[in-house]
Amino acid sequence: MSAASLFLSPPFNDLRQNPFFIDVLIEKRKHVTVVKRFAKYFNSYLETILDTVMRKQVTTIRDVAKRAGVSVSTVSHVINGHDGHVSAPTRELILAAARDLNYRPNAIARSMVKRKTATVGLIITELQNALFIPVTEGVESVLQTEGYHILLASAGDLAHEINAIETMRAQQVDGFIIMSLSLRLPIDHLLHLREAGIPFVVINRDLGTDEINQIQLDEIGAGRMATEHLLNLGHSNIAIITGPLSDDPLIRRRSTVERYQGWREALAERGISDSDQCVIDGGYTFEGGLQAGSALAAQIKASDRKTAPTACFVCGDMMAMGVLKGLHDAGFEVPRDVAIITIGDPPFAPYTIPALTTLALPIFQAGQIAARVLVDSLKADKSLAPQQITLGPTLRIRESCGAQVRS
Amino acid sequence: MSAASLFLSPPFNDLRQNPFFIDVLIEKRKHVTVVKRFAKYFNSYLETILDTVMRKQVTTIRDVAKRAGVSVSTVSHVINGHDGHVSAPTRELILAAARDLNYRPNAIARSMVKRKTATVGLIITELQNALFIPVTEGVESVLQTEGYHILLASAGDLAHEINAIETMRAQQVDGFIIMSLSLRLPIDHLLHLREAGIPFVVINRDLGTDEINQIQLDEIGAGRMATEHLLNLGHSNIAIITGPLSDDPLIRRRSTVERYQGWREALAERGISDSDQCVIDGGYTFEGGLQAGSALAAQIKASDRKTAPTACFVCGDMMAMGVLKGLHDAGFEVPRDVAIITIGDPPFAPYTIPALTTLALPIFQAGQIAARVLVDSLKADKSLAPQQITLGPTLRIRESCGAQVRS
DNA sequence: TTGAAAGCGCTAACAC
DNA sequence: GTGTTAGCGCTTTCAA
Repeated sequence: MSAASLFLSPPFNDLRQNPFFIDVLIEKRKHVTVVKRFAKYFNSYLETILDTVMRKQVTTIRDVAKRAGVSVSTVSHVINGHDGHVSAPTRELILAAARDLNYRPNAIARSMVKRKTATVGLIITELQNALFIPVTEGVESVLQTEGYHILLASAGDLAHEINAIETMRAQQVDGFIIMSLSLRLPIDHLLHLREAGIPFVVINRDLGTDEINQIQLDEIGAGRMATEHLLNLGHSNIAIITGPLSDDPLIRRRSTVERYQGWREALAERGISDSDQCVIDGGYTFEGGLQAGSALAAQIKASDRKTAPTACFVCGDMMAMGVLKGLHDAGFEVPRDVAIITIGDPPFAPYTIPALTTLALPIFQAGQIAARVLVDSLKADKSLAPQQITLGPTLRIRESCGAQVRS
Repeated sequence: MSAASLFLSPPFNDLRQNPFFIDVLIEKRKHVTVVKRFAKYFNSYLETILDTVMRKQVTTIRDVAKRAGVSVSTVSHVINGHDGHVSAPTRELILAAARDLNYRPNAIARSMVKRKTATVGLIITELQNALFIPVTEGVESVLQTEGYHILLASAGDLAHEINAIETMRAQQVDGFIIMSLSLRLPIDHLLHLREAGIPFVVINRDLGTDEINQIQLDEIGAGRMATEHLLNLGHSNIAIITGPLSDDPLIRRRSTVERYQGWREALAERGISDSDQCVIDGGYTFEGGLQAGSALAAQIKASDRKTAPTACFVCGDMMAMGVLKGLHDAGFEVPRDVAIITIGDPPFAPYTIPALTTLALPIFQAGQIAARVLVDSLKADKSLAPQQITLGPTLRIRESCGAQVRS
């Protein structure tokens, strides 16, 4: 019998490549031949030989069973804490064996059987997005305590998102948390997920349906509150610096549109026409904010006393920081010359000059809640009714709005 | 026993109409025990059985094989692109069948056989750490193109880190990228990993060994360069605002110690005694920086003209922003009264007032390189020699250091 | 209380 | 070129 005639099943594929293999085989050939003929009597011997050859480094449940002198099913029971199935002494025996062998149950083998992986896919549009960190922290904090793992992917556009979802489905994730483009985009792929019975929750996207778990931030409300704060301070000419206002749904963000809308609503409520106000596109970036700040300064200079903006609602915190600098560089002083308020409450907000008054959005909580909702439907065996949760902002008054304006 | 002889309770009446039902039953019947079990425990197991029948919505390789009229191995070959094994018509047939059935190969079943999961564990100390986003982006960008998935965990301390590694090993990750505490801490668990032959790379931690893949940032060099920039501008009284200087290795960060050291070295090289300089602990936070800024202002006021610091090296960018504000609030003007330089180059650096001059650390690249190194050892079948890579800083001159000082 | 064995979905060696 | 089948490590059912 030659090595070539030996049937080698997949795990032993590369045995042939191992020079050691031939040696051992020749040496052990007698046994192998015997095994061929009387396989049923010599199974365990064969296994030992192959074990030796392969220097099997990972210990399996079988190794533990063997060492403890029990069956694998018994080991499985104690590993999984199925108490009452196993006597105390046996359990101890098994635990000791497992410890001795440094046994580490193979989670993916378990997943295979249970058809559950205890991992959830977390899909993010842009890693740089300010929302990302707090949301991820929130998600992580609850998933970790619930024993779920996080498979992370960033997906910059719809195609990537679809692809990430596909890949993760292949990886058999139990569910998804999708925090992505705040845009109105096709959601067929999400609907497919739903059809397939895979739970998921979407954070901060305009879906146009209530058939899907969604955690929303109250952007309109935030826009209103920001504007109202300014109005209450006595301002009546309130400029706005928005994000990209393009009609292209791929560029325009939901938060831009809705914060803008909140501003108009608040103005309208006080009978102020928004068309008289100064509207500047700040592109949602630091740099765009800087430009917008200069533009605002120019605008103020060009206006007469009556119509010049005395306050400005900046739709995003990064922009706001740029605005502060643009205004400063143009020789304006905030809040003396213009009051500034913005939405979002990044860690740096208290440390700008002047410190930014903001509407903080509870994004850490959004992450936690998303994870909570997901875990709930993961643990329920029925599919739950879709949750629609909207989180409101909190006003954090600092320096950039100054005090009451004397009218 | 035929399907037709089964008693089906009302809700399941119409199951008979479902041809799929019959198929499954016949298939299961293959095993005598199943049939017996079925007969004996019919009522109690009905639900389970029906579950199996009805929930069979996921198509497996077997379904595809059946539909294409070929064997599973043939399907496997075409799925895995083992061309040359299969004739073109057969391939088309199979591809069509897969498409029709919306077949999605089960990656974890594949992992099971191949003993490779194509996922790597990414372990982060603190999600809020400024390094986290760029590093993760870097890591993500290369892992994604290499076809690896990311399992994410944050681990705030050593115990959590060990735990995360254990859990991920159970999940059979192929390797690790560990970006954590910049501290000198026990590394037994990392050594164990190494023994187990699991590739991993550590970013920005002081390991005290070169047996491990490490991506380092040249913190000492950054500290020197920052200080030298100030010296070159004509300053000779250069204060430093450090991170926590505690002796406790759990609190003291590597970057603090080394940036501090760089400052001393640069000073020493010009024959300037560092003990004459002003050293303030800024705690590595925005808030600490704010306090430190006030303290620095007080210090300057209290000093005479000769010894008063005219410049300050702030060890971290978040602190630097706080310092700017602290100084501003105390009526100081940067850079006229004090020049400020810092390390790290966060997105907000150009937008502080004044814009921060910084030494940018290539952390995005660090992430990419880490992933690159990991992927290399993942793809090599031999264990590679450990890589020790150190990345240097780049000076980004903005406003906070002003111009040459007239001596 | 314990053990035997089927099988989760897939790969790949070998047979034909 | 295509089919058969063992086995990856585990859980779970049923029998003993």
